[in-house]
Amino acid sequence: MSHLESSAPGRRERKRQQTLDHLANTAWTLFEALGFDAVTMERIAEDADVAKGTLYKHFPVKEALLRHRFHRELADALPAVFQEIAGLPTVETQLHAFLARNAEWSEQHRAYLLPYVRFRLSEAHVKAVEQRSGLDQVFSHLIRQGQANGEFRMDYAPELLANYLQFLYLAVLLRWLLDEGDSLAVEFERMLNVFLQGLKKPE
Amino acid sequence: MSHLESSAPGRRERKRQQTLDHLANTAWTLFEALGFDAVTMERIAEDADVAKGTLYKHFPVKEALLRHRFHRELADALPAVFQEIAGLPTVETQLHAFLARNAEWSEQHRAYLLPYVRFRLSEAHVKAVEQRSGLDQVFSHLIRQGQANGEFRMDYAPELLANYLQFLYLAVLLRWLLDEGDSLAVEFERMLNVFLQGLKKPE
DNA sequence: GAACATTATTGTACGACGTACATTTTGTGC
DNA sequence: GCACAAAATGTACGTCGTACAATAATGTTC
Repeated sequence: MSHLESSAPGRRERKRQQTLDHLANTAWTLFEALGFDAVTMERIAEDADVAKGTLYKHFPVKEALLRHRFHRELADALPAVFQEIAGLPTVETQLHAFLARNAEWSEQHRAYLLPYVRFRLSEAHVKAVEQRSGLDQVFSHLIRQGQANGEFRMDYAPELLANYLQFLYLAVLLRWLLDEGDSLAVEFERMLNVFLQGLKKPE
Repeated sequence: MSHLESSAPGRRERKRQQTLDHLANTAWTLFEALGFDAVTMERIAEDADVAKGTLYKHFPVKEALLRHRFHRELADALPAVFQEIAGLPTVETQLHAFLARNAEWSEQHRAYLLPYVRFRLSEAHVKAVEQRSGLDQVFSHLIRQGQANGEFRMDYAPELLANYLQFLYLAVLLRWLLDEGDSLAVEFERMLNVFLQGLKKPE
């Protein structure tokens, strides 16, 4: 029994991942065809040809199927984005660039974001690292870098500041989803501006 | 038919308010006795001696019963709080004092805040003024005052800034509800500090 | 590789929760 | 008072998620 799960996934774990992907893909197809709300868990199970209980075991709620897909998308896209912003001179500009990319992505997934965001807020009680949103980790990383740089104030933990930024991000996103005023990218700029005025060291 | 509903409430509206209070009070008693989660809508209706459909008509979800009570509490407490903080010299200190008061209140209602906050986030799509949280309006008011004062930057609308502050408030509150680290008041101080460094004009 | 232990999947049946609707009661305007 | 509108009642129903016992698949030990 190896304690390094990554080195010995075993067939069971492989099949699990396979089933997860299969379920999420089946669900996604249905979402795109019928709209998120119109799709029922029973229908997903039926189309995926598994028992209802099996689907519920892997994905206790419909939104978890979205998470599975989005996390995979994020994991696939992140390296390229990081490479893209790595060349920028300051963490401030990196944050702006990152949010600009995020705005594009959000516009493409607009239809799913409202239920998804609510779901993520509802499961905030899960503190497990792998459950933390990708955003949280990206923000933590960049802010820590900015602190090491001397760009940002050092008197707060980067995790705390990242948490603040994440909720400011949510504020903007929800406003955009509901009111649909200016472009999301512009709203992110505004928010970052306000946040950074406090985050940046006074010179 | 008067178009001023406040001038001609009518018996119907009076009874409605009466029923609302009765339902919310009955529910509150049950919540305190059995815990929020353990109380069912059916039980509330039964104890209040109304049909299930009637309860659902006034309060589509259980959390709405909390909102009714909390809004009333807020409305009752606000005047005193405003009077208390009015004497403070700057809006910055007023914000600190207000959040300190809010921290006390939150600690007393801790058990209900998690479901309540989630509920409020879920109904964010309701843009009606009377639905906007009391906090939102308090923050707007204070920030507008701070802008008029010359304390705060003027390049953003107070409503937008209040929205940011509200989500930072939520960030702190949720962290406290889930992780239970330092005292809520301290966490509010920290958050306000970060927010104000950006909100305050550089001198 | 054979027997045992563990975990996952199936299918069904059940219970809780919210909704719909026809009926009755209550309030409003003439 | 009467006629109309609106709200409350109670029941019946449909949906959704869960529980459970039986079965299948995987992992482990010798």
